[in-house]
Amino acid sequence: MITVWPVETTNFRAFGWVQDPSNLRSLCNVTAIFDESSPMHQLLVHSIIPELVEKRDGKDELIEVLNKRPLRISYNKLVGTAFKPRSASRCNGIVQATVKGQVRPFIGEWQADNFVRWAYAFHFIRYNYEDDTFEITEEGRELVRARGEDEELTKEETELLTRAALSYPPAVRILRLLADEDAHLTKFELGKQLGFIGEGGFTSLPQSVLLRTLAITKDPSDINKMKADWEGSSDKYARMIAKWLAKLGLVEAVPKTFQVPIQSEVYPVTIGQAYQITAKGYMALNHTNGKSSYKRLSKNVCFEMLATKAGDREYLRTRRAYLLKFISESKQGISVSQLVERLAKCGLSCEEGSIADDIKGLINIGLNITSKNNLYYLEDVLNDFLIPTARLEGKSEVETIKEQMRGELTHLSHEYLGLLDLAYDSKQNRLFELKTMQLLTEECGFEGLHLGGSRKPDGIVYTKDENEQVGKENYGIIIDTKAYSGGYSLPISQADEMERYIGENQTRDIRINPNEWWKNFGDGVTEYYYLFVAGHFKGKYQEQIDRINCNKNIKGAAVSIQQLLRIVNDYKAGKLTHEDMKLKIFHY
DNA sequence: TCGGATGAGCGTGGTGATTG
DNA sequence: ACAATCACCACGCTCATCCG
Repeated sequence: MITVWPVETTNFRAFGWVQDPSNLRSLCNVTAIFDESSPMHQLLVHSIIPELVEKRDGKDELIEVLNKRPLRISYNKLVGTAFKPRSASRCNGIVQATVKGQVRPFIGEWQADNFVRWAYAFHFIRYNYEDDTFEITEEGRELVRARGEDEELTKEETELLTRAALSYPPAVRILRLLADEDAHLTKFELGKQLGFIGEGGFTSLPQSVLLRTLAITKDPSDINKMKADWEGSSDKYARMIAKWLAKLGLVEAVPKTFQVPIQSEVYPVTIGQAYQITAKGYMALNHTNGKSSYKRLSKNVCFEMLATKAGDREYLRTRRAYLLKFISESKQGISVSQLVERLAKCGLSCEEGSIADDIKGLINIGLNITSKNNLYYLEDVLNDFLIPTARLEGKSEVETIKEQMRGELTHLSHEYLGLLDLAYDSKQNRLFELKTMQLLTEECGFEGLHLGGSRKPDGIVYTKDENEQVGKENYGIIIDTKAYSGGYSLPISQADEMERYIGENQTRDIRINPNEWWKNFGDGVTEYYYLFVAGHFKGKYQEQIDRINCNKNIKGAAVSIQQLLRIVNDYKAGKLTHEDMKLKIFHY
């Protein structure tokens, strides 16, 4: 039963997705905080907190809440706060004190937040909207009681943790993906199918582009860095969930090697974080699907997991929660148009395309939604959750643009709508580069590469063969992507940089740039262009473009991500050829 | 690599200053 | 004198890579 619940707060937290922790023993310990009879609780009250937390950081208050009955602990007391710089952090939260960190005897506030999320996602603790507190659930008490003498998990703990994992839809999602015949998937392959893909908070690196970048990178330390560091949030969620499942014996980590063809050579590239399901995993999955003689497990969903990042978070969460409510209540199935109608009655107007994408998203978070004759059915049993109704402001500009683009992108996967978020987030410039290159190479028939590294453009693409067949020249484009929050004005320094790349490509002298990035253009390419891609352009960008054109006798353009998406869509729809695109973009 | 660790963007709410 | 508004800033929340 999904209940609509009026609450005072307008400030909702992010629950349901867990980034950092993977130690199951620590999860048990965090749960034990909430059980006054547990050894962990006693230890916290009598030794850990008195020793670890200073008076000025709230030692007495933390002990006081632990001694209160009934035991309900507020988020603040559990998680504490961060210090600046973080290396000077002192312990000021109960969960911080409960887990040992890598460099300190306690963990940071962000890690503490994640442990709380984890315990909540597994339904070992419950959340009270009225006062922002948590308390233990019956499952939580069971888990605490199952504790054995030493650190190792007891059989009973493992069983309870497995049951909890199988009630957590994202974990089921990972298992389902791995349960396909012969599936052997990397964190990227899992990540791009997990959560509300293409939306802020659910980023995934395009593996195909990454593999090619890895293949052409020579320096081993660069390679290690890329392998260890380059991952999006969804990739990381997938990695962590797979890790939990591996520790529970449902999944096994097996590195996966790809043969990556570039021009005429093939390079082997291995991704270490890849997974396969085990026999035990298959059995567990049947358990959740209700196929076996076991009773089917019901799923824990919460309002907060339906969108995580700022922006239209509350709007999206509310829309998706209602969708889930309506589908779950329609045993005989419900159509998209009926859903639109029912949402409208709740004051949530939106297009049918958004509903279809939301349903895909709900499937991607691990819910078993099926469709037959254009009617949707929920095959899962959901545990109760609340839809807190507070402010219901309208959609923001970006969401409105996305909605409009959904209608326009008839031939292109809507996962690329995520580029609209990325284009305005400077923190994610690398993902914006990779994703843009993926758009051009995988969706738009160009050959090409993301280059990356210093003294190279962000990427290059070029045409091959196709143009020869119709008697046209092959052409190449030097690409520079710019993610800026308020639009991009193309400052002189950046224009100069592009001019330098154009010059390097014209002279092609190893003495001028020893990395010879231009070699990545194919052999038959005879004319060159350059392109800036950003969310949108502002200021005197056109003057800079004209200046480069004039200085280097070459044509270039600045194209917004919206325009680019439309162009790629038209290409896929067969309305534009590469030759048409060239004329449209560069000859205006 | 693993299992956190870190700096940062963004929003919010408090504070004192400024305005009507 | 006084309430309303504003500019500023510290702080909390939440990433998205980073890293010992």
